[in-house]
Amino acid sequence: MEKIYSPKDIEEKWQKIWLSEEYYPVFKFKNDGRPVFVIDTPPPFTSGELHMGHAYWCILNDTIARYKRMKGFDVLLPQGWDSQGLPTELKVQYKLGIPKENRELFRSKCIEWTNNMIKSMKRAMIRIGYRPDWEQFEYRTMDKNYWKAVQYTLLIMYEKGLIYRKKFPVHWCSKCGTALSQAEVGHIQKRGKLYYIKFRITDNEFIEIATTRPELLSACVAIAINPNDERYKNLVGKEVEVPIFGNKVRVLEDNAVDPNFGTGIVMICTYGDEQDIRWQQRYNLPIISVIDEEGKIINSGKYSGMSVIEARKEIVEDLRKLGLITREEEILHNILVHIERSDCMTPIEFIVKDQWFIKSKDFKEEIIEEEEKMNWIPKYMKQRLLEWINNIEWDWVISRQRIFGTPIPFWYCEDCGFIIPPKKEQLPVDTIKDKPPINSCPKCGSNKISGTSDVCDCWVDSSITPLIITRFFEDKTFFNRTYPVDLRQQGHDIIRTWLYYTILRCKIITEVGPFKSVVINGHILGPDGTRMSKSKGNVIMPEEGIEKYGADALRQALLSLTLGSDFPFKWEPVRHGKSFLQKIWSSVRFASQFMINGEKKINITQLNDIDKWILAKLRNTIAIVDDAMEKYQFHIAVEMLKQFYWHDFCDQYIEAIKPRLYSPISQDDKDNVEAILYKIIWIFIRLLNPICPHIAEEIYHRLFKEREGYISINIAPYPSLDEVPEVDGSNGEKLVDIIASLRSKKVENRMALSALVKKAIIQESKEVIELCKRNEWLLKEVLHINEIEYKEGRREITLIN
RNA sequence: GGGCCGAUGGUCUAGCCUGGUAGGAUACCGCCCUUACACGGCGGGGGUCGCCGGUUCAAGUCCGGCUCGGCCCA
Repeated sequence: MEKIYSPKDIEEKWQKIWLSEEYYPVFKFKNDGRPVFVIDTPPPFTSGELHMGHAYWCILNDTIARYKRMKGFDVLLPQGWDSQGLPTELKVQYKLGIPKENRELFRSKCIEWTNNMIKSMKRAMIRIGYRPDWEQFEYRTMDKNYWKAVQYTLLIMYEKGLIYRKKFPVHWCSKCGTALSQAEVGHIQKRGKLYYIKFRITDNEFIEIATTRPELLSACVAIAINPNDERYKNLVGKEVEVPIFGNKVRVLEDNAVDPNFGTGIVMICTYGDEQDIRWQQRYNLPIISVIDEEGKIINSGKYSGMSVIEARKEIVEDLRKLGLITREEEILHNILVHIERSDCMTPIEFIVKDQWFIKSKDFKEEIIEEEEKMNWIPKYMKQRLLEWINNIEWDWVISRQRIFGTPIPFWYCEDCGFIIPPKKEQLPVDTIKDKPPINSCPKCGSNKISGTSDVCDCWVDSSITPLIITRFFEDKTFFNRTYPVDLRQQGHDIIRTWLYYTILRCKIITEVGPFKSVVINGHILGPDGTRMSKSKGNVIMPEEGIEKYGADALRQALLSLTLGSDFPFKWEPVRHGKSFLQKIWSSVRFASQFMINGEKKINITQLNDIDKWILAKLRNTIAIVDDAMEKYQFHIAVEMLKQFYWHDFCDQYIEAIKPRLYSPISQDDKDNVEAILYKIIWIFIRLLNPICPHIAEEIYHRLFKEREGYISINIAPYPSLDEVPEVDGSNGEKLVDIIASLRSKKVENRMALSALVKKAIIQESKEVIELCKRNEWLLKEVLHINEIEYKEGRREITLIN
């Protein structure tokens, strides 16, 4: 064996072999009757880059899968790609310069782009040792058969009366010309002006409202105050006149009004922000649209046609002339902008459009029931879903005004709004070019049937992954064997989206919740403790370190984190992980010269105190590591393995047996030591395999395969307690303690550990002295001592040169 | 504004559920290239466990309040 362990060469070799046809059965979901273990893995968005967060969950899933395989389960580890979304459209539109007008060309370019992104992400996934069942269970949400599945679930929901269409405000980016989901918008702090504007009650009575958006004056549909605000009690129910435009609006009271902001009186416009939407719905207020898709003012007299900014300037100027502005204040406020996966940063407007909905509000009780049934790891994460479900205010808007997405599979009657579904056999459909199954509306007889160019929100695609991987749509027998899936693994940031929507969809469609357990992992933050982002320049990509330290080192480091908590990423623990790999390698290199042809069976009657000690430790290690793995407490498993192997086995045991190997007392004793070495290393690399599969596989093939016979360590059984004799290690523990004290004493006396000691005086209890006498040969050999003298009393050690 | 998490030697963190002399990693310092490994070994210094109060014989751990940081949501 080479002196230096080179992770790069060895890891890349195994990654290639694991993907070969010969090794495929090791990782294949065979459906051969063994107990199954199914993991629903996150389909990452196909950005083309595999960041540390992706790497983290790949490692988690891969580790769980390798562990469960060794435990005898038929493991189904799928991997999908969330491939349809705005960022791709923007890339194709601007980087490739493909116009959106030609939908077919645009889509095909998006697909081409996405396939390239998948290629590079997949390469990076493989490079961290991730080995899902690509052959049978790789899926892409842009594939036609995936479309078919998504559309079929919508058809089922339509048949249950859960799909409807109505006008609704959407987050709109006027620069990108598209609707956005909530996930794509965010607040940023910006300087702005707060204007205090007078509204007339009677000829000489006015109230003052404060607003940052005077350009929405023409869309003002009500005025609101806080019910506990004594100043304005008398206003409730009165009508006031909107300046310039002259329409009369009511005064409402609502708890959401902040009495301390501005004057404590707020104007409700359709729509300035999300709160306006809430108020409009709650009080059934009229809707006045004043901004169009290009960000221009409409329905506002002479201001129509101006941009938002121009209109604001003009209206403020006109209000000033009328003497209706009493104050202007500089403030810092949060404004909603297009922020996610793009550098657009354009302020969001709310634009009213026909949208498609799923009636999701009706299912609160059922989702809560499912959430209670699931095993949450860690437990407290449950709270986040519960909180979200209880706060849901409106139904799920599933339509997006985009191109690269799964088409909404319904037609509608232009005259009465009746929804016309496709026939199941027609799927997948694109209603903008495919013909509806009927020519006239069954409700009103109109023949104006229209398709829709709208596509589905990407969460509509990704919230059926448990149904895709269990083949709900194709194979009922397979489905019944694999659903509900055993485990969903995901980050805590998408509990409210991916997890919630998936439980909702799967529960409605199959009437059974999709998950038995859910493992929630935290975020990997930048080294400065804040979220990694390109603009902050604190992004760390996994490849940088894998080249240097190895995937096994990265896996160790990430698995030593507490599941669920966020962590600043640092390379130090990874470097430390590499040192452990080198330690393992060197120790195996040492052991290999002895155990390669040596005895395999331990003779229990010939064990000395130190042997018993290490075997007892080994037994304990198996129990703790197995239990930790079972409970997804990987940090405990990593810690325990390191403690046992590095400090107990290498530092103490190997040092203690060297004399018995180099100058044996008897052949039997040497055989026995070799058998113990074999046992410990063989068990250890199997315990290690789920965490560091490359080095484990390499050592297995070099030293164990010939005798153990498995094609890969991944199909060897996970170590069990029966493999290690149950012996009392307590005497050995005391002996190890004495050896450590003798070593310390040598160091204290500034002696090299290899230096000869003429005489050692050990003062100890009678019992320990007996133990030392029994093992005197060992003490002398390990510490290079000529003569040992004993005294009864409190522990004290003296060395004489 | 709400929810959740965190606050322990210079830095990172375990311990908290089930109170009883605060453990590890890293960095630093010292000694040592011991017939596997300097990508190593042995040892050392360094902490009033965020703040205030309560329960208790005893609180890092339980209870209440506060401050600061992070993530998510509004």
